[in-house]
Amino acid sequence: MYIGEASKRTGLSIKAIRFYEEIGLIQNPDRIGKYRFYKENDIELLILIKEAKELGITLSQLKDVITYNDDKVNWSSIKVFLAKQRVQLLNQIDDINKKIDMLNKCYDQIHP
Amino acid sequence: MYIGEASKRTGLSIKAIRFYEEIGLIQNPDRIGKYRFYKENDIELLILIKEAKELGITLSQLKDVITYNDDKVNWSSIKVFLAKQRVQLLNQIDDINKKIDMLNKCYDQIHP
DNA sequence: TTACAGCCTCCTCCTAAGGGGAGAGTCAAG
DNA sequence: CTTGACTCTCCCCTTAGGAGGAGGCTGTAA
Repeated sequence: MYIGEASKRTGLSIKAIRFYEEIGLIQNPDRIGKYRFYKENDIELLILIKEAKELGITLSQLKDVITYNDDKVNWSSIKVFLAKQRVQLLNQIDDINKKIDMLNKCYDQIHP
Repeated sequence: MYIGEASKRTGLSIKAIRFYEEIGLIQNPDRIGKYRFYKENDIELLILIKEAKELGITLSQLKDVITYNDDKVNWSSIKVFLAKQRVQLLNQIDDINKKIDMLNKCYDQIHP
């Protein structure tokens, strides 16, 4: 499928998909004539990228973790990364709890 | 005191202090000659801004919440805001918990 | 053949929160 | 008088993740 359909299938904008290619996050797709042509494999990866973004994972983190063997995505290293990411999220909860403490102190210092 | 001392007193950079003035977050300080001159009031506000930033509050949020009566900072509206912000942080914890759920689902969908 | 949707590349712009540095003025001390 | 430490304004640059649009091909359906 061409990029317009890929965009609809994944919910990513056309601009975003081209951007991911530009920064090397996805491999250069095949071309039919001058048009980018995407296959199911490509769509799967784009959907993963979209979901990861919603989890707050940055593109540069993804770039480190999306690797290829013979042009095929190495999904197992992505699984490992997701497990680490879970720990990260738990740490973020701790950080927020610390902020709540700070905020309460800050609140009490303002006394008018 | 001049801006260099204000910077040391607050822990904010000189650039940051001038920037806050530029965006209207703080009022234009008095000048002695061409030099900005800060008083204790100004320092108090700058310290609040610094602490708020550490809590993840953005400058534009602060801009909405820092108001003046006769050139004096309206601290009570800041207190109200901090109370709301506490709720925000609690919501963020919920959001992160949702992300953890999403991440777990995502993890399970990758099965190699 | 022609209309028109879709695609191409390239360029500029945006937010957030300043940082770096140029070039110039100023102030006090030696 | 000069030196050194401060300060001033002005302008460009940064990261992240694209958005918007210009100008120009391409492909296909009537």
